[in-house]
Amino acid sequence: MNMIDDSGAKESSATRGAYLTLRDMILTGQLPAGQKLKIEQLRGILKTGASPVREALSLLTSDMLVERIDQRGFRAAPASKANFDEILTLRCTLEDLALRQSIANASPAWEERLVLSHHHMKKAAGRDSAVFEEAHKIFHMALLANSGSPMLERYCAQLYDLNIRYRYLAAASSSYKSRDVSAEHAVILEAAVQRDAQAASESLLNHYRRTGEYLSKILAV
Amino acid sequence: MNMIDDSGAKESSATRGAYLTLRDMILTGQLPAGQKLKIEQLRGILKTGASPVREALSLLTSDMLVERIDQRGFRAAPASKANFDEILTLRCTLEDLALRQSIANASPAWEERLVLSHHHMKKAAGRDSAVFEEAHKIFHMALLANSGSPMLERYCAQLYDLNIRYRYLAAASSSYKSRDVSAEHAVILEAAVQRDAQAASESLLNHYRRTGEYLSKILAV
DNA sequence: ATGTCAATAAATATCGATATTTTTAGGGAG
DNA sequence: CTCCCTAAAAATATCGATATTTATTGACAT
Repeated sequence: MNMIDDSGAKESSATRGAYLTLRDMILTGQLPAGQKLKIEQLRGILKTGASPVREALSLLTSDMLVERIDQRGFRAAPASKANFDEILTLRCTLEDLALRQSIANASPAWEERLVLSHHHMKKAAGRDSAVFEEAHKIFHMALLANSGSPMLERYCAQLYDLNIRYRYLAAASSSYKSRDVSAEHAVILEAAVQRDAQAASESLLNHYRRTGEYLSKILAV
Repeated sequence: MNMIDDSGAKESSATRGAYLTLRDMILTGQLPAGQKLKIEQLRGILKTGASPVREALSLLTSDMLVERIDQRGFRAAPASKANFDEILTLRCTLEDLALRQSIANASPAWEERLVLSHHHMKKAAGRDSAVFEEAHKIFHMALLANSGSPMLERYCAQLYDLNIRYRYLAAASSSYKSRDVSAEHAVILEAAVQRDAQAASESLLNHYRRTGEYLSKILAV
């Protein structure tokens, strides 16, 4: 096999590649909310056939990042303040549930993964924003990863991603990260490790709501 | 336009048709949980090309009715008692939330739709099981339809469908409907119309949990 | 027997071309 | 000037064929 090393990850399939790229482009706003997503246009960007593109778009429908209008193609899911508020509310409800269950089932392995993911996130703090985003998500998902409820975790991950998009939307119009987010993370971690479900949930939800307020102001019409 | 009336619904697209058919086949157990779903095989059943089939399967992934294993095809989502319990728990949490919000936003239009859907369900009681199922779902979704939270409603609808599959699974091994489900529905409706959120939610959740217990016994290993 | 490896068979994933549908644009008629 | 209908253009949806990948089988060595 004399193939050039394909930069780390093996490109499992064209569909998967298209899925990941499109997802990233929507989350970061490169493909703006509400925009029509034409197959030919995307074919050009992704350099692949129509089938993988269509399939990737169909998959993104699951994540509520793409809307499919029968016989009329696809479009990036629209964004609105109402939608943002809805995501925040749902996130608070579901993550509260998942976090409490995770703590109830607490195990050394979970605790260790949690500490490690927090450590990695801290190390990634100064770095490239994309690297930090990745680590940030892993930390937050690690908090919930012990709930014993895969579907619940899936919903939380979905909502987390949807929220990212609004963060990028807000970042475009203002300087994010004025707050000491890092301290808030430490408090959440500590409470989780202490297995104090009430404190952990409170600090997690405040973490989200504070960011929520901030974004709300910017998104306000 | 001299086209033969295509039996009520216009077949919007091959993909949509495949989606609906496959969904029904999975929910009713014609395609058993865990079964490998081969493209060629489904092409035969659905009488369409590979692209619509693949796209329909990708869409069903959103609904957690199909699993996609990259480079290795699709399979009907597996069923298990743990999965059933998870669905029940999530349903209780989310429908409780949605119902309370619906009642909080109560409007005459919503109330009327609710009463009507209940009426239709009662009329469909003796009929073909598929007809009743349809009406039953419409009634339950009507309860939640005023929550003002489309995503929440979507999750509830998804979970509702996932639950149907277990009902069919149980029905195969025993006679369902020994209970007076109809009375329970009437109680829920009455509480909702009275805008008594607490009573409505309690009776709804009991309705689910009672069915849940029943199914649990049957599914128990 | 058992495990490994190569050859074959089967199934998935992808491409390129075509049919269908929707959108756009233009040209009278009222 | 506006509305409606038709023709052309654009985009979507679908098909059939092919390339890739995974699963299966059987021979051979341990």
